[in-house]
Amino acid sequence: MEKREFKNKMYTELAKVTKAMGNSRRMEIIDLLAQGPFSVEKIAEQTGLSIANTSQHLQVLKAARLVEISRKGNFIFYFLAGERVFNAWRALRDLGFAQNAEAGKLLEDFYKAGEQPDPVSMEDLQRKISKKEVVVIDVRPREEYERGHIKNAVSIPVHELAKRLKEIPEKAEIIAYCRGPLCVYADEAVQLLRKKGYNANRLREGYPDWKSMGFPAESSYK
Amino acid sequence: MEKREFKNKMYTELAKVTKAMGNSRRMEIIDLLAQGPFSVEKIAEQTGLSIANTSQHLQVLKAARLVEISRKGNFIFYFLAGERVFNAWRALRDLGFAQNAEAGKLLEDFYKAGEQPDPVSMEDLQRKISKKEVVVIDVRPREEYERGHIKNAVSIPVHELAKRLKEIPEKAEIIAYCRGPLCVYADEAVQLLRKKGYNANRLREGYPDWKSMGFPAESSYK
DNA sequence: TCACTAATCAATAAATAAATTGAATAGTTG
DNA sequence: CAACTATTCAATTTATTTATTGATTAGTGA
Repeated sequence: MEKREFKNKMYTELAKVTKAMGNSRRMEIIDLLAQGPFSVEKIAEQTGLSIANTSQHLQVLKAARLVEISRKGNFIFYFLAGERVFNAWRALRDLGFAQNAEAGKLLEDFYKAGEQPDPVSMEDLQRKISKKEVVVIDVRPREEYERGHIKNAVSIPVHELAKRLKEIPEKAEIIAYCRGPLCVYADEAVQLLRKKGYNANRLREGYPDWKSMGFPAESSYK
Repeated sequence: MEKREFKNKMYTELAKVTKAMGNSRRMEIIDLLAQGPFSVEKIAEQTGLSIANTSQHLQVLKAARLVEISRKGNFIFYFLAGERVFNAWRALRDLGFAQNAEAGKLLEDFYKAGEQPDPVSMEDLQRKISKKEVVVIDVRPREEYERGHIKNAVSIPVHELAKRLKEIPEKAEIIAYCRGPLCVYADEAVQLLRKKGYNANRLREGYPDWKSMGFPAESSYK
């Protein structure tokens, strides 16, 4: 094969994978699937898309081998095809935050709207944990917590938080986390906790980032 | 701003950056610009595109803030807007090699066509260098070598190689490298060297990967 | 086996992207 | 300032992508 032909073919193949990621709906799906497997129905519900549209986007991701499926009863569960998929998503996400002024501003504005100080970084949280200075709460749905969570974190899904405030020590510093930097559960939790007088803050990133960086994690399953 | 609205806007902004990368021509341009600044003319020449087409692709990359420009005399030089751009390109490239069977096969076939054993990894090369077991040659155009190269590598642009064989010690192991895993200069060099009886092989990755991984590099400029 | 359910497919309309051509522009140099 | 040069722009054609609608399929469980 000639040099130019090789290059054309190769870059075309690489672009196929990138194109499959290069759509706002599919980026949101990938971000969601970083938590673990979800059925088409759940994905549609979480993203606000129609079932048919969700299915078509999933076909695109599957054709690009970015996701795989497994059937359980009547449902088909989709999940990311490997760690590289999350790594690429994260590289693109961080590139977006850094290069795209609009994206960076959206994020800052959103954090500011909750009148929060800057979210804590993963390194900060790790330091706080090793000094036993904090209580870490996982505000994602219980199922996602059970699949994997930050070591010693407590599961309090965000919609249960108001009823379970008594479980939270009043003097401790509270760090809430959820799915990722774009997940708003942690913001909602922090807002409520601060209104009740707690010293609360969010982790900037989410569980998949924590795990991917090699920080201590654990799962409820064997 | 409402939760859904925030997410829609945010993923749309992130997708813009990804879409800008998600095109075979623009991926090739980014791969090229990882070597340093190039004029529009040079980029067109290297990629085989028309000037106008090249310019339009560069406008897309510039609008997405993936590249920046600087003027020198009559020429406008384009360069990558930061290390994150290369990181994202690398993540996508490696994702492609791993997930896209066609891309993986193209690459393997291309290496095999030169009847080479497996290319050496960056870690392998680093070990060989520290044991002083190898002669490392940089077969890119001289200008790219001067901007930055693997420490102690010798510059022998691939088209000069045939005339400069006498400079290469016959008993040493030779490792040639160029721009990246898709750059074929190193393959051409290895093919020629092996035909002449040398023990030669290529580095799988290229100089930008080497530098990005923090391995020892140096530049001819101050 | 038959009804049921989750998911996919097919067809369409609307929107967006790519390459080509030729004209226009902004700087530079004599 | 005028000629020149590298690059960009504008207009066009062709191709690709997206969301919607409604029909269809594959598998489950009574």
